[in-house]
Amino acid sequence: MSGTTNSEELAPVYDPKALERRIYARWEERGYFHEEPDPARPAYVICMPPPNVTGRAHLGHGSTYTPMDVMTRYHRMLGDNAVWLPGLDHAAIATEAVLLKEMAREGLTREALGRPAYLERAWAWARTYGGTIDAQFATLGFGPDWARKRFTMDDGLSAAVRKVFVQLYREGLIYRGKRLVNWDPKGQTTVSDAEVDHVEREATLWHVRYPGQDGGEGIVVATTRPETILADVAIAVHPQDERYRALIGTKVLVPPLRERAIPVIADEAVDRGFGTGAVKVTPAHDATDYEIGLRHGLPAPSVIDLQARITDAEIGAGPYAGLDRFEARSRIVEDLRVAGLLAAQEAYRHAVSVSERTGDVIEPLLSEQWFCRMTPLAKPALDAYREGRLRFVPERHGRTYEAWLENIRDWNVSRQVWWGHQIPAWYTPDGSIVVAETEEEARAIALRDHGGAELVRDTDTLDTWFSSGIWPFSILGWPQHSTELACWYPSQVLMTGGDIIFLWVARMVMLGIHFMGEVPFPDVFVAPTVFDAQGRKMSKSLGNAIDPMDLVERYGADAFRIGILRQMRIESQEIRFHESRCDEARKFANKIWNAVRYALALAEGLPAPLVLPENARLTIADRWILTRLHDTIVEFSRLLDGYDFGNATESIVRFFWYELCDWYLEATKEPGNAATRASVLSFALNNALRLLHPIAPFVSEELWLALPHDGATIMTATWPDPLEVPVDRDAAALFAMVQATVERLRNERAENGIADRVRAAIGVPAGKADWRGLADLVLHFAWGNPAQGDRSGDTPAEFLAGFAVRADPAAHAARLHKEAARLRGEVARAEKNLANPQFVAKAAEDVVAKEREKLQGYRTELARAESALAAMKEHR
RNA sequence: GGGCGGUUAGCUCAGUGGGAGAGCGCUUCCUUGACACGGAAGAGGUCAUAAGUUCAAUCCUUAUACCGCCCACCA
Repeated sequence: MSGTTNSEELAPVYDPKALERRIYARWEERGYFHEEPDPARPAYVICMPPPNVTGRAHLGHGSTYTPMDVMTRYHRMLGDNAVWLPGLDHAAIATEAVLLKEMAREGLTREALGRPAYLERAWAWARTYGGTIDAQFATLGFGPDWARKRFTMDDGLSAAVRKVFVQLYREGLIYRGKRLVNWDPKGQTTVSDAEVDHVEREATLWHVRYPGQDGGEGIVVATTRPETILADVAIAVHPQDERYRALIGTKVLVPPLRERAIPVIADEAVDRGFGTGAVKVTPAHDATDYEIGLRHGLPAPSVIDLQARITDAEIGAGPYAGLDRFEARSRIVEDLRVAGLLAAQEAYRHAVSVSERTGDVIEPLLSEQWFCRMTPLAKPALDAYREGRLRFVPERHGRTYEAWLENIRDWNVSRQVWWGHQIPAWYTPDGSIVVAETEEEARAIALRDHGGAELVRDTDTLDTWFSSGIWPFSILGWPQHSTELACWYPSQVLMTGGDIIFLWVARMVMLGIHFMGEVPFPDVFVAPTVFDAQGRKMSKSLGNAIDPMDLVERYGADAFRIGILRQMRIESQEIRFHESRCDEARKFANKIWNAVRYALALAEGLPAPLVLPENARLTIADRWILTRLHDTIVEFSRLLDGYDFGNATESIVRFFWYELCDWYLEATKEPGNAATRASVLSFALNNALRLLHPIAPFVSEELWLALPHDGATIMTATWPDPLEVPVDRDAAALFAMVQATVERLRNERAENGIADRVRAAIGVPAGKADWRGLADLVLHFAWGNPAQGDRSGDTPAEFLAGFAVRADPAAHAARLHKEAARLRGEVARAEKNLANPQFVAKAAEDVVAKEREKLQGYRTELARAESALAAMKEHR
């Protein structure tokens, strides 16, 4: 634990590649990521959103997973029982798509292979590719407790899924029924409402005439889906629509076949203003129509099958049977035209339902499926939000969460894919349903209730989001009463992208409250979506996708992390990702690398870690940087607590680079500051590196170990405590004055083109010996022939104001004129304000006082500038 | 159709009811005991537009325009 200084010298140039791999291996080897539940300490738990088994690291992980790593590392250093729980999702539809494609190349189908062989193959595939993303995460420096990694299809998690299903079924919250569902023909499965995208597309609105059965004109309806005409069971008009009142109750013939007659009915759901004001009713293929059908007791024949082809299995489809839905559409339109039944057609832009996963156009179909009743589950989830037990950052996501839950509909949970949790439901020969956690239990129930143990299992699997919905407790061993479950449920925050608030977050809240009695996390942090620099979505097809692994290769993981964190704005819904930010971050790492090299090379050597000289010996510069360190610790911690990663990163970079390096480190080169510099510099660097560690874990570790330090790794070093950093506001203000003076002198020097480096001695007024340090500091920073000035004054400010650069008089005068003009403007503004009785009467007292002070200051400065100008004239 | 966010320097974005900021880019200068992957100085903005509230508006309110996100069963 002694202050061992690394004897090896750091290389002059920071090379992340060499050190990141080595450091990560050591962390893992020594088990630093691992944590055991400890009720004695505050828990800090983050459940990692399990990436898909098919997944690869992408920039989205940068904005959602980096913050999780940051927060876990931060809280570990705070001394919390901090753990980041990793996992992997079986991603049913995505994985099955990959597998089927792979099998197709071998001429294989799922059915030909059979379920057991297929699942074996799927497992083998999952085992082979499931670890890829973990290695990528490690490359990014992510440190979850790998030993606790869970897969949604693990035995334990699968048992939990079955238990949840069975319990919900027995509580009447899961049921089986024939409903209109979203059928994805390409994926050959149903998908939930939340997995359907609405995409605006150009389409055609056809006006189709349905001739009257009595030989009359009949009625014209507008439709975008002529192929479903075949399954029409009625024409609906608004009950108050005068145009059609006479037709209500009559019958019209379904074109183009004209083999069936259907009634004209009245329903309030019809919008008189749209199209012709008459709508065809096709209950089996449209949600609105389904509702109308229910209200009027209409039949609901299907005319489209699971392959999205026209079928005559339930109703006559004439020559169209067997055609693909889109082919049937054009054929029917053509036949209508020929028959003179196409009254009109117009271009029409509308939203088409598309499967989020496969992109295929969703076919609403009537189908026997499993559903989860949502209203009873949504109520407590809404209450949790409204009562503040669940909070969103940024808050606006809470309002969309609320709106979604208020209008939630039952969740179709069964899928027709094979890769997933097979629904624990069995059917007796007479069709009775038996739901049980195991087959044995199911047989026992069947024997008891149905007089026989002959059972056939439901072939469907559960929606992937069903198993991830119970993730926060299933991974902790539920339903077993584990120590992990006791200590680590609920977790502290869920961090994710906005795209899965409904799919995942809301369901975790509902199921977490239902099964565990409390919300799974009090905070939900929603990261912005990452776009390219032009604001376009990153996609392979656009060719604008950036592989984070490439960025790590070029800039290092730390630079990637800093680069993306720095672009995160808490209220922003997007990040326009600029790779240049990673390059800057690499330069930043190089900068602090060299700052540490400088410290290590100090002739006097560095003392034991975190030991400061006695207070009286501290210089102005020391006091300033320590005060700034104190403030940075407070600010940085506060920003992290508020998930404001952009500003947090900004603040630590600013401190490190623009204050510690540009000013303090330079100040230590001034001889008057040499006595205390080693310990103060070591102290400041040590603290700043610890602040930096959560966001740039590798370089902070390497440099911290190179400096005097306590402990084996920065990962478990304590978080900087502002109370241990001495603060001296007066000294800090004095140093700020020195900075302002230096900046003024540098400006004068640059504008006068003075490049020579004459270091002048400067006198200090009698009795002001303690100003010697200020003068020396100014000279050190701004040496460039400072000679003029009165070198007097009663205050440091006046003394410093006397510094000037010996310059070309004309240039100096021009500068003074410019300065005087600016000051006159400020004086006028302040005077006008103060002369306004309304201002003095109504503005806050401190504002008025401050305004007077400012005015005073401006007047003093102006007077000085004017007298300087006058002096110049006299001089001539 | 409903809801929400954004509009500040060439670019990406902070910020505040009272003296417009950062980084990058640009111009100029500088190898000074860590760093040229560096240091210094500078130019550049009527804070989208209009009205209102206020002693005072880039900031609060309303409207408009443009950009974007989410939700939605008008066929």
